[in-house]
Amino acid sequence: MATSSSEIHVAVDLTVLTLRDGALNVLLIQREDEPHRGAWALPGGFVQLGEDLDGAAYRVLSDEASLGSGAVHLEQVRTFGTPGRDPRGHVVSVAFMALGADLPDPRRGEDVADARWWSLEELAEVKLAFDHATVLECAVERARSKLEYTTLAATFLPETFTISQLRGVYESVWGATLDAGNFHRKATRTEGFLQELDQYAAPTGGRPARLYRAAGGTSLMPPLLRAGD
Amino acid sequence: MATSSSEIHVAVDLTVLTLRDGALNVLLIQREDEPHRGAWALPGGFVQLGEDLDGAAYRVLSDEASLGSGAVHLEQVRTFGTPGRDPRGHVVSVAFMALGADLPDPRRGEDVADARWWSLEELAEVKLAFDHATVLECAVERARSKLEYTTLAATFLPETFTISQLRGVYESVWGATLDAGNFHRKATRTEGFLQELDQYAAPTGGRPARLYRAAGGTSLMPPLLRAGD
DNA sequence: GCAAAAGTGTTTCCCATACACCCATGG
DNA sequence: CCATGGGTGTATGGGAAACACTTTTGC
Repeated sequence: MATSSSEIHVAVDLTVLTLRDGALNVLLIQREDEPHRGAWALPGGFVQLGEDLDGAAYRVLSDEASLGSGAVHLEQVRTFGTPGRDPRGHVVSVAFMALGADLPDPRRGEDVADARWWSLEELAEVKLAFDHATVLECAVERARSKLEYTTLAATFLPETFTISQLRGVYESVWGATLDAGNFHRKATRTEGFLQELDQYAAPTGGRPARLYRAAGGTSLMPPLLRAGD
Repeated sequence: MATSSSEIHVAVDLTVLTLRDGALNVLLIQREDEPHRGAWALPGGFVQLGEDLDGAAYRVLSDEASLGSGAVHLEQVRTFGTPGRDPRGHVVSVAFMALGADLPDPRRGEDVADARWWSLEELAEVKLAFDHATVLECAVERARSKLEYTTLAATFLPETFTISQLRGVYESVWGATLDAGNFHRKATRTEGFLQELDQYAAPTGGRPARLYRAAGGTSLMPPLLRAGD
């Protein structure tokens, strides 16, 4: 691995987000090696020669977090390259966010002392390695704002889901409460967002909810704006 | 400069945009060296060891385009790193967009055969070097969409400007026509967008227009949405 | 029947649009 | 006086917010 050298190194860092118990959770790994040994950090690693950036991100996801590329939405967020952000030398890191539906507890991967999910509140008390606090904040904000004008919310849910579950995603990610009736109308009327199925979810104490699947669309027009922002 | 090597190299590429004669223009340089010698390309260059990404972008702006950092808004767009995008080896390039007010004709910079502004229409007929067509498209789309929800439009204008000029920016960048009256209301009522001055522009055949200056705000709430999109 | 969740109807209000109209200048 | 662009007023319509109400299940 790179020690302080005369070359710039390229890395990827991943902010893996999922919903657990109605709260946004992020996957952190505990570093086994220096620098920042023992500290919690975003999963990441160096890009190999000839490797695609997305490819490197998927590899890290698999190696360090034991997550397959199956149901994960991967997207570039920003690139961080301030000299000094990594004590080993000049490391330029491409930050990704990865969103997935109810992702499993990670198994410990390579060069990783421990790995687990953290809710964003718990995270307030932890000091992350490198500049990962900034990277994470940037990714979370990107995820929050992308829910407004894209159909990304569905990536936090299983293949088929109810409108309530979808509303739950927005409420969890934005930390707000939305009117169930209005949300239902808006979600179902928005072209290209949802595909109605002829199936119903098992009732949870009330009338069974119709199931939907994500339709092909990616952009939400008109957007679902967060209130008082 | 880097020949095919066993290391990944990091570069920046700049999409410099300005308005000229009511049309969005982009700055291209004609390459003096291989690869793609003679082809038109976005200004760009390798990041030096210990150099900040923004710093590298400003350096390229100054070296290749003879543009100072004065009235230019610089912002990261995306990072391109597919192996093979540069025949010299594995080059990861951080794409920036730079927006400026009525930027001057560039003087030829280092390692540059020629440099000039191109309107986006002219550009349709040119084949750009590397993957710069993709990079440029990505930056232009980012600029277009950022006008909707940020106060970025003012960076295309001088220090003080009239509402009509501001409307002109939107019309040029979006290629649409906006209602003058409604635009005036919306722009002046939006909190944090404009600061009203007690000065008036020289009349251009009608009532003199009041001058405004960009206020501190960065985000536009509510956004100025492009129509039928 | 009652509670709970799903889904629809209804009212109200805001805001974007369209466009008429007045204002201030040069010729 | 007219032409031109700046700026305001006003009627209209569509959609968001608030909330009442109906539907469909389990207990």
